[in-house]
Amino acid sequence: MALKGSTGRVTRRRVHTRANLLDAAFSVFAAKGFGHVSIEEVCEAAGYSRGAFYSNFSSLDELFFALYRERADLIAEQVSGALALDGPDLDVPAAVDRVTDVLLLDRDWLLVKTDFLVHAARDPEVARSLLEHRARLRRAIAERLGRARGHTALPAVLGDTDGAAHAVVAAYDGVTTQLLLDRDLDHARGWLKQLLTALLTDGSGTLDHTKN
Amino acid sequence: MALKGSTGRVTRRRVHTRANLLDAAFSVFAAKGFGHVSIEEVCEAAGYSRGAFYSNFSSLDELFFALYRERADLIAEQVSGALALDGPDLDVPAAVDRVTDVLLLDRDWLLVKTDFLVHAARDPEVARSLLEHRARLRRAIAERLGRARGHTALPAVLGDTDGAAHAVVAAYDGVTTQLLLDRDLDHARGWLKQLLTALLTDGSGTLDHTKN
DNA sequence: CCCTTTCGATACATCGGTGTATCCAATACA
DNA sequence: TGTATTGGATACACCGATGTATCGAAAGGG
Repeated sequence: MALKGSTGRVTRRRVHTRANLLDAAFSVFAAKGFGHVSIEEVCEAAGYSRGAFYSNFSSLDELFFALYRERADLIAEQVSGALALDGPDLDVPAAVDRVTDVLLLDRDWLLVKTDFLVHAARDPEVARSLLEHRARLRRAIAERLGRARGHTALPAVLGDTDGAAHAVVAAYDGVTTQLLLDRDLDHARGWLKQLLTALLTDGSGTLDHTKN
Repeated sequence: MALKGSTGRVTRRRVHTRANLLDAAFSVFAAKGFGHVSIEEVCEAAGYSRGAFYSNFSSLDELFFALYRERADLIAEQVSGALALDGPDLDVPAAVDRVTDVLLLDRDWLLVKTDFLVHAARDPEVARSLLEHRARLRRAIAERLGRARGHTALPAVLGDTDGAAHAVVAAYDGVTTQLLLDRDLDHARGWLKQLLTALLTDGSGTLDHTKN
């Protein structure tokens, strides 16, 4: 029973161990999956005792949530960065390349992310939070896609930029699923690229799917 | 320690309780998620004691696998059926309607399915099995789509029918993810329909995405 | 209808994880 | 540098779940 009372006099070792716990937890969660992980395992992996844990978190769920939030924000930042790289106008194919590279980088992250999805699917509160996060990302994409209209016209089938953003996210989720199973990162990346370019530019480039 | 020795003299009560255990397990898994479920919970839900469990399965994993396989085969059958409904030729829009109805019916199934995905993602053996299952489904779709060529020409961007089948599965996976979070079945179904028709017919129909 | 085999319930020993309470050490601030 | 305060380790009591061994009951075969 602690968790840094409202009046925090000190902190420095604390943030350090908290970070260590989060890092260790990430590895452990990725390896075993949330739900097959005990507090003790996390502590052991981090080199702390359970006392340290309870001093920083009140439950595994809390830690899991914090962990997800941290990493998700980081990724979102990277994506936004990749989207903003060219000037005021957007070069769609180039942006697709950059975003794709960022998105599919880390298998461990995909595992944790999916664990979190499945967790959120059963907890409306968490689901809300995750939905908002996804909505923010979609808005960023849509806003960015808006600046490309005129140059590279979006195919009409997708509706407005918001519809396109929706489709982009769906494509990403779909590719993620396959990647989790076949572990073929290069293939997934290539495929996502083609899928996105196919969705966002008007019909050029053929899909390669030679796998499984 | 039993599990029906190689020489099975009898069975009838057995199949019954086994089925009951599987059914109960389905509910429990859907509600809590594999990994947060104990053997006892399953037994209690089914109205049996742990003795019955160990007489039919040797571990929770085994039961989970059996459960998944059972339901997945059932769904695959339904999909195949929906695809085969019209004559030798395929009416794409109609087929999309039917398949969409079948696929997104049961939220509980989506939950269990995703749990299984996440489980498979960490176990190469299970992953192989799941990949094969997906490949079979894709082949059925591709084969069926082949019979539509000429009538409704597939957009070139998707490549051959196999590429199209890949895209169909990805779209389904993507929509599933969103549905798990927002629980809006009607919306998901409509969206999947539009997404699929957009993918499989040459540009008509606009995407509606007014949600979250 | 009896008798053999199988199924499933009960009882038991055990283990691993949880949460709390207590204590020592490290650290900020004067 | 001294000291008040916080952070984390250790020890403890407590389940809850696991797996096994044993036993009674049900069901199929003759």
